[in-house]
Amino acid sequence: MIITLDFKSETPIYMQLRNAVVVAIGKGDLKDGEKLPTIRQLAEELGINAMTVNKAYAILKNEEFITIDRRHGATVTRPEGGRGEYREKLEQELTLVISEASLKGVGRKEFLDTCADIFAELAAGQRPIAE
Amino acid sequence: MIITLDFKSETPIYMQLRNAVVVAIGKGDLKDGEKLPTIRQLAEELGINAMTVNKAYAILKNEEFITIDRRHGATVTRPEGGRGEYREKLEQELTLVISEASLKGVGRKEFLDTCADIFAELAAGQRPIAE
DNA sequence: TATTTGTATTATAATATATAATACAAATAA
DNA sequence: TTATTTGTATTATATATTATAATACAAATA
Repeated sequence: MIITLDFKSETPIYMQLRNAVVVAIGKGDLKDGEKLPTIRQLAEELGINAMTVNKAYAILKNEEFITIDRRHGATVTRPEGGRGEYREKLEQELTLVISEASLKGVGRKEFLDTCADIFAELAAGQRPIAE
Repeated sequence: MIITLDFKSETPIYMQLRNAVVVAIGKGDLKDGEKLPTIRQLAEELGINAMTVNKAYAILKNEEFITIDRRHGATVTRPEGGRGEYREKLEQELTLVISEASLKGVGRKEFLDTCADIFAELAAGQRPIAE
């Protein structure tokens, strides 16, 4: 798993790691059922403390993006519940992002096209690549 | 200006305030050229420290969402530059949001429709209301 | 039995956040 | 002029967050 951390960022490391895993699943770099590295392995690989990785894993587990079994480590899963709460959070988040975008000169069409492009990019990663 | 803060939130107060102003401009509750309350006024109104308001204003000023003139206070403005850097930031942000949405079961069509709805809602606030 | 796992605890340090009390020059109003 | 208000800056203090470090433990595995 290729994860790059920005130690100068104001985003905490554990949150960067959590975000990177979510995007990796979204992009298909991590498939459903696939195992993630153990906490200690990933900590060593990234050069950070194990408890920082643990915090990221705990969040992902709570969000149902992964399940954690002792000895088997963490496994990618499809979240089941909590769609209603998520929709509310999503709309608030999008209202902020779209307000910013509008003011920065990114109009409706450009924004929607960008979203569509990203969806296409993510969908491409979910399919096996034709060879 | 009606701003509600959540003191239990993990989002810092100064960032909540910054976000609220951006959304208020996006929604048209704050028009271009309109004056914001003075730092001390807003601090008292919200029951928070003046330096916390100052920090939010400083960020908004740096992002060109407002200009600050001594004595005239803060004024809403249209940001001019920095579109290229912003686009890059936007795409990273959207990749994360869309990854999350996909995994949470919010598909392409639902997502794009939601965005379109929010754009429509914001655009409505930019027009004078027919009476 | 020995090792590895996730998890938990405790301690420490650095940074971020928020408040408080001032102070200052510039602009405004009296 | 004088007095007030403005944004801005500084200093101090307290709390919370973040990250690391060193352990420890039960459960699972080899």
